Amino acid sequence: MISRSRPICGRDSLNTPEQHPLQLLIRKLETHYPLSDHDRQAILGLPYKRRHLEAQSYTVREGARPDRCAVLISGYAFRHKVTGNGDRQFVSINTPGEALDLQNLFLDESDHNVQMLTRGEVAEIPQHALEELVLSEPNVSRAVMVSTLVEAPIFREWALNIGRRDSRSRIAHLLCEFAYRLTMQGLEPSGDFELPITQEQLADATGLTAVHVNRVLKGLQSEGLLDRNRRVVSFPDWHRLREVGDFNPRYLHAIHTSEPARTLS
Amino acid sequence: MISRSRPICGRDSLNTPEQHPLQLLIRKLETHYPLSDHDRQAILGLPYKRRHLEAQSYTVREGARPDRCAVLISGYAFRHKVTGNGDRQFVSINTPGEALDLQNLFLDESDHNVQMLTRGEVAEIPQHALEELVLSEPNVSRAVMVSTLVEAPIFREWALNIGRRDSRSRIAHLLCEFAYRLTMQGLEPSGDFELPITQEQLADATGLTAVHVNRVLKGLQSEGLLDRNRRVVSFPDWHRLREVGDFNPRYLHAIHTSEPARTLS
DNA sequence: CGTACGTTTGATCTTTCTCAATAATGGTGG
DNA sequence: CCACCATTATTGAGAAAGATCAAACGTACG
Repeated sequence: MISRSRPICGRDSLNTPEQHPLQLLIRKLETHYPLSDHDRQAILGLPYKRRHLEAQSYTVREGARPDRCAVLISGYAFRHKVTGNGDRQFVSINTPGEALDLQNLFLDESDHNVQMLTRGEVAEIPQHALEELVLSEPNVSRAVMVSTLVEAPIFREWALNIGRRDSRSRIAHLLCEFAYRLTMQGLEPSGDFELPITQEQLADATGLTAVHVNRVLKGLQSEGLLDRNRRVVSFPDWHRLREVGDFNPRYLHAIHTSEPARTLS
Repeated sequence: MISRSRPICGRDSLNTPEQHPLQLLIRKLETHYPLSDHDRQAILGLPYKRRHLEAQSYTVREGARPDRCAVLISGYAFRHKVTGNGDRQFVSINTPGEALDLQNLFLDESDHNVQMLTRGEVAEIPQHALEELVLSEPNVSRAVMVSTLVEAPIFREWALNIGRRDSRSRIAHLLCEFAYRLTMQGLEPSGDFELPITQEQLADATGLTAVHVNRVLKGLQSEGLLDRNRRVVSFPDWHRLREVGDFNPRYLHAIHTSEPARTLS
């Protein structure tokens, strides 16, 4: 019933057991806001509990009031909402290093669900520890605030994507975002990606049906914009895919470093 | 070319010239987070410049780096993004009292546009003044963060609305949100609303076309869910409209006060 | 090896879009 | 106050994108 095969996501070399799990969080924060050594140490000092999660398991449920904040260490998660008649819409996908419920540091009840896309691990940090850190370290506070805020532009871009692009652009855009974000965080530097997502989930992310997604995917492939081999994809013509997807990464608010996405662009 | 007729939005009784403009901001902040008298005074002490804006004028442009933060005093604004081929998608509508570019306190470049829906007024606060206030008043800081963060759920709900509801529900949902938010802030307590939006704009907000919006509106009207008289609408059967729109206000994160939306629900 | 899940394909149907024309409105200038 | 103009609303007919239904095919895991 539940997939138990090889580890998914995060090249082993980048995600070895001996690395401190919160290192990934630091890397993520730093894609949006610079941190000092001191800040990094403070973050590494946070208490946390490591936890394995199966695919489909929830980390946050609509209506819940979490008392801890999970940081994704390996695997992928997705945020979604469900309509009254059961249709589901993804509103973003989370990659390793991202905090899954930071907004609940400030808001009361969760207004959406977060669920594991694949199986993986999280580091659970007690909210009070996080709050204390944020109070005592203004720079970390700022970084946390920025990394929380920086998801809103993704929701906005998704609204645009779903509302105003046709199915081909829509899917291309999603692929671009996914690839770009992984590269931005230094994950998956090889140029091909294990797409951790079924076509049905891809449909839920784009507001389409699984059947249609399948046809569009085939179309992109026959156009030479996409190579698929099982769940591993690569983009033979990144430039054109980006055009088709009408993809402009500005909304991701990545800090401009000396090391731009190497394998892309 | 540009509308110059009577003032739009905000019953005069609620928005008299003699009222301090930032009072509206305070009211908005308090719908999400409690403020003390001290906090309120601190906010009222902010420097600001009052400014009239015509309909369609921009207050924030994608790519810009604003050095001031505009608070809407009267009239409505909308956030939107545009695709490469010119299609437009609204991602939220702002009502009086709301700050239009708080996120730029934390992020570099704006990733979307904010434009006036109607003509109206804003109070422009220099960013540095806002930053100082936020540094010296932790409770105000918290309130500002909450009110910034509280827009993200709206984007998520819109993504769901656009991606997974049919045109009828979609429009009903938008109407519900608009009515609910106004009521929540104590604006428009009379039960009917001046909808400050053309059908074309309604289309851009819902990911539909103007023609289709027109037909759906007629449908809702013939079902007895909507009364239209010019731009003034009322909802003869709020309960049913809410059902049709699959509207659950949880995502608006309104504080629970002793005064729930009086004229609604 | 079989079962459950995911993918692929075909045929048909529906919603929504497009194009185009007409009718109202509200604001403007005279 | 009235006539004119630009914008917005309304309507119809036809087209298209994407949904739905149903079936067959793969493949991974147990």
